[in-house]
Amino acid sequence: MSTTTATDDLLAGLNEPQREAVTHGEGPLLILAGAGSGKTRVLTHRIAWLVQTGHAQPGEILAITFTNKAAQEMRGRVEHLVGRRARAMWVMTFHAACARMLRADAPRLGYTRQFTIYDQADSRRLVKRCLDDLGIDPKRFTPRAIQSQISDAKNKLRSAEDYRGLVGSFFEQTVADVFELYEQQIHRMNAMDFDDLLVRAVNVLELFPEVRERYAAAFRHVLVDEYQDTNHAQYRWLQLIAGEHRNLAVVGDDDQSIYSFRGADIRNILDFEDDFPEARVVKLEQNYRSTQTILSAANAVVANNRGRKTKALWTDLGEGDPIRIRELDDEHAEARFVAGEVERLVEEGVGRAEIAVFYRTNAQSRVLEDTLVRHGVPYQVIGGTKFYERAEIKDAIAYLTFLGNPQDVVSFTRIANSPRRGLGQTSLSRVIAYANTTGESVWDVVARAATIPGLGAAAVKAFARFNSTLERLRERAEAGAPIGDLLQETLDETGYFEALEAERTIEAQGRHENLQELVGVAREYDANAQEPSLGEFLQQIALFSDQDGLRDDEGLITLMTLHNAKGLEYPIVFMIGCEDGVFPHARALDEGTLEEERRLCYVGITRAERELVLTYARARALFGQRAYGIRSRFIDELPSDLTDAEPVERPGRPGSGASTWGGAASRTDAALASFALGDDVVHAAFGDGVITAVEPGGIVVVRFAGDRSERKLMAEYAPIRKR
DNA sequence: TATAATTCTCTTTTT
DNA sequence: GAGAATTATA
Repeated sequence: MSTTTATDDLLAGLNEPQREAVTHGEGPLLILAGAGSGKTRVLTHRIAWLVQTGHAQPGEILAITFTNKAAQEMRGRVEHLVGRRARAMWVMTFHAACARMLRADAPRLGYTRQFTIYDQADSRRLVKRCLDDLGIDPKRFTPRAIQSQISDAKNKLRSAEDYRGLVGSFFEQTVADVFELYEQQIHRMNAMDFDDLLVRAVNVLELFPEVRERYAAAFRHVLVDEYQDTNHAQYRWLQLIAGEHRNLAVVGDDDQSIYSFRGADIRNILDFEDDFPEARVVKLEQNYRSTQTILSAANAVVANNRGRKTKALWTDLGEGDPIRIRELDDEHAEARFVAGEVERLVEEGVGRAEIAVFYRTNAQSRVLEDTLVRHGVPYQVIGGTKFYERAEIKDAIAYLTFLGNPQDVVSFTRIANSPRRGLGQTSLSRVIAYANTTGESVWDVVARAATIPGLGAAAVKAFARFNSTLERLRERAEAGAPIGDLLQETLDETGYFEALEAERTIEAQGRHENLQELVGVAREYDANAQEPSLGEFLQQIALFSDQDGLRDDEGLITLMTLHNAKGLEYPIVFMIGCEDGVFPHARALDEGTLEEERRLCYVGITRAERELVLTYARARALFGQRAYGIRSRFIDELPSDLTDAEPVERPGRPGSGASTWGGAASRTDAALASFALGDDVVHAAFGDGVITAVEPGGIVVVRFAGDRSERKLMAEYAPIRKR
């Protein structure tokens, strides 16, 4: 058997706990895997082991990851171990797996198989429309806030009805109204948002026992990566599939839980042993990635969090270099420092692909990019304005989507006047309102625009042309034209390309290139897909994420947010913007979610293999104008013997200058004692203010001069200091 | 009624 | 310093 690996070989080179996890037979398994402890290796080898030893047929394996990239990598590695049998396995993300289930079973819930997947922006537009329809002032209640409430509810598997039952405030009352209308509309449009993919999949499994039994029987072994990031809906979905046979193996690290804002519930991993009392628990603590210095630093920082499953990473790779900490004047100096260091390293023979720069927010990349361009340092950015979020790409996709789903109002409003055809807000509203009252699809209504009351002659004519173009395209789509061709024709015949060419600007040219790129993506799909279909193509695109675009390019350094860095590793890592208010983020400080920020810091530190450099700026352009910050508390949590920083007293923070393990322990008292009524203070994000009250529990009330707002802050955590 | 210009606002992280 | 929303203009 040349294409497969013998069982003995599967276990060679594994340490004891790794081996234990790989060879665990039937029943639940919890693998607590510290950063860099070889969890992917364990997962892939376990899959191979299950197959080689006859515990499972390849088709009985369901392996879940969070990103497509992780899924691809896992599939590749499994294929390497077991050969082409890997193709029968479901190795994909939660969302992709749910979407695939729903393509088959969504008709049971009143959707067609062609349902559209709305991304966050699409969904927000719909929320906005619902707000308008209900006559709610979008300034009083922002679509964004309402959307996040709805998403939150969905992640907890709460329906609009459930939500209404729990309403407490006027705001929640409003959300309940919008939620109800939103659900009604999105279903009518035959569309699902990201959260719906999970919710509806759970609905199908709960409502139709025969479907549940089918999937439970089909997937006799379920494996889940990054289990600490699962939300309640995902949890429930797993229970429905694996609750009976209990062959559920999860891998996770509670210290790397950084997605609670997206509904991830850290309790899912902390309570796994309560859900499955018979679970075998394996801890992987040996790290194969980083130097001991880097690991000790990571351990020390995260030790400040409470309620963890204790674990301590260790390595036999040796001490390594101290962590470097640099203070710079402002963000420009910071960027120049990074660029200079990269140049120096490259001169020393380090490959650019070995270097990564992490930051807290995407906005921080711009200054850095400017500087790198000026220094001639080639780079790639992961995240930021994503390819699939560019307006022209979304337009093109909306055209294709509308061809397949004539009820999709969001896509329709996107494309109706793009390129310009003289169809403005008023005409569109009229058509949509008409479709709403008659209950027909927008497509059908547009097809007989002449009969719609109140529509001007020019608009009727424009709609007629629009409609005949789309009809032609739909015929070709239904005849099974290759998607690449279909897209190219769409962009030609709708006049999209023409309009771009007429602009004669650099930007338009760039947009044209982006669209050609998309056509290329479609052609590639046509060539590679087993059974190409428009629906599957659109689904793939909808669930595509940033990390998927990551390249192992020899000549580029990589820039990304700390969140995007999870799961990756680089020999040399820079973490920039380590200032209170930036990282940890001001909002996290306000909302008391400091522990998650700290885990984010832990994730960042543990990405580094050899060298770690942390930088912070004394001042930076934040919020329009220049703001003065203070060094991140996370830097102060690093034991000083692991860094090259001279022990500097932190201004206004007695006793925390050179903190060590548990250095924050006495901070509450010290911080509180240092603030009194009437003190003038400076906040890293809000600027100057005065203390108007000191409340029990370490809370101070500060009135800020800048926006005259009054805010309650945790004295212990807020980035404030006395003037 | 559609588009251009201007004012205003808000800034986390993302499948 | 960018994006959206509102207002002014054609």
